Amino acid sequence: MDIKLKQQASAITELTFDLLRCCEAKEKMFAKDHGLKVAEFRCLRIVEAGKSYSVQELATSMHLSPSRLTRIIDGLFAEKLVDRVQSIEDRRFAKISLTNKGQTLVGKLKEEYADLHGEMLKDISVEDRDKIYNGISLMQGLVSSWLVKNA
Amino acid sequence: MDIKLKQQASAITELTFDLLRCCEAKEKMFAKDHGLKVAEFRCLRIVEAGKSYSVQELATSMHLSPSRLTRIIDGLFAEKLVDRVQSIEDRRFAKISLTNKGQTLVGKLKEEYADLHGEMLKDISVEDRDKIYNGISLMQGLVSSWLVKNA
DNA sequence: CACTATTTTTGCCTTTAGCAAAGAAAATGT
DNA sequence: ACATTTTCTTTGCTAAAGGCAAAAATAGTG
Repeated sequence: MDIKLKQQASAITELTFDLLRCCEAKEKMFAKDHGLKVAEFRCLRIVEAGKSYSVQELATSMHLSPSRLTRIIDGLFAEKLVDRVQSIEDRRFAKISLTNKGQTLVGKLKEEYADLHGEMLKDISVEDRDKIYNGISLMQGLVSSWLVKNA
Repeated sequence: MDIKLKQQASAITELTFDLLRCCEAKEKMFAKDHGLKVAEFRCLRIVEAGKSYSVQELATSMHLSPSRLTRIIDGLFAEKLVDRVQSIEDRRFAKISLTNKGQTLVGKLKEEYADLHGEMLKDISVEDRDKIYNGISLMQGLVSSWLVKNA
C-alpha cells in the first residue's frame, strides 16, 4: 500500500481529531453564552426561516435518532422558538418550523457565530482563508460520503 | 468591516459545523466497533506508550474537567488498559500510563483509525490531500489559540 | 376490513459532563 | 513546629445528551 497515503492519512487523522475537540469546546461556550443547550443550538442552526421540517429530516441531518430529536424539539417548543403542527397531507408527519421569536434568535445566532469565526480569521490573509475553506470543504465531502457508505 | 472576511467566515462556519457532525458520527461508529465508549477512545488516543500523565494534563488536553477524567480513567483502569500510581515526588499527583494490554490496543486503534482515513483519502490526489492537511492545520491553529484567549 | 408499513412519541436506560465539597498531600507564613 | 493556604484528585450529586424498544397514530395494501 501507498506509503505517502499512509503518512498523509495519519497526519490528517491527528489534526482532525484535535480540531474536533477544539470546535466542540467552542460550540459549548457559544451555546452557553446564549442561554442554549448545545443540542438546541445545533438544531436551531440548521433550520431555515420559512421552511418546515419533519422530525426525521432533522434527525438525519443532525446524525441523531428521531427520538432524540423529539426531545430537543420539545425544549425548543417549550421556549416558543419552534412551531410543531401535524402535516395535513400525511398526519403522521410533524412540520417543525421557526416561530417569529425563533427566526429572530436564529438570525442573531448565525450572525454572531459567523462573527466569532470572523474574529479568528481576521488576522490571516485572504489566501489562507481560502486554503482553510478548500481544505475543510474537501474533507467534509469525504467524511460525509464515507458515512453514507458505512452506515 | 471587511465584506470579504464576512463571506469567508460565514462559509467556513457552515462547513466546519457540518464537518464536526460528520466526524462525531465517525468517531462514535469507530469507538463502538472497537467495544469502547467514545470518551475512552478519545482518551486512549492521546496517551502515548511509555509516557505518564497527570489527571490534569489529560483533562486540559481533552478540554474536559478533572472530575470527568477521573471517571474515564476509572473505566480504563477497570479494563486494565491503564495503570494509575501515585507520584513519588509529589503524592498529590496521579501518574496515568498505558499497561501492556493498553499499549497493544492503542497501537491497533491508531493504526486502524488512520486506515479508516486512508480509505477516505485514497481516491483523491496527493495534492488534494495536502490541501486538506494545510487547511485543517491552519484552522486548528486558529481555533486552538482562540480558545486559549477566550477561556 | 385486516394487515403491514411509516412517523413520531414515550418510557427507560446508558453515556457524557460539570460543580461543589471532601480528602490528601505539599507549600507557606508565623 | 504547626496552622493556614494551595494544589491535585476523587466522590456525590445533578443535568444534558443520546439510543433502543414498545406504543400510538396514521397511511397504504391485499
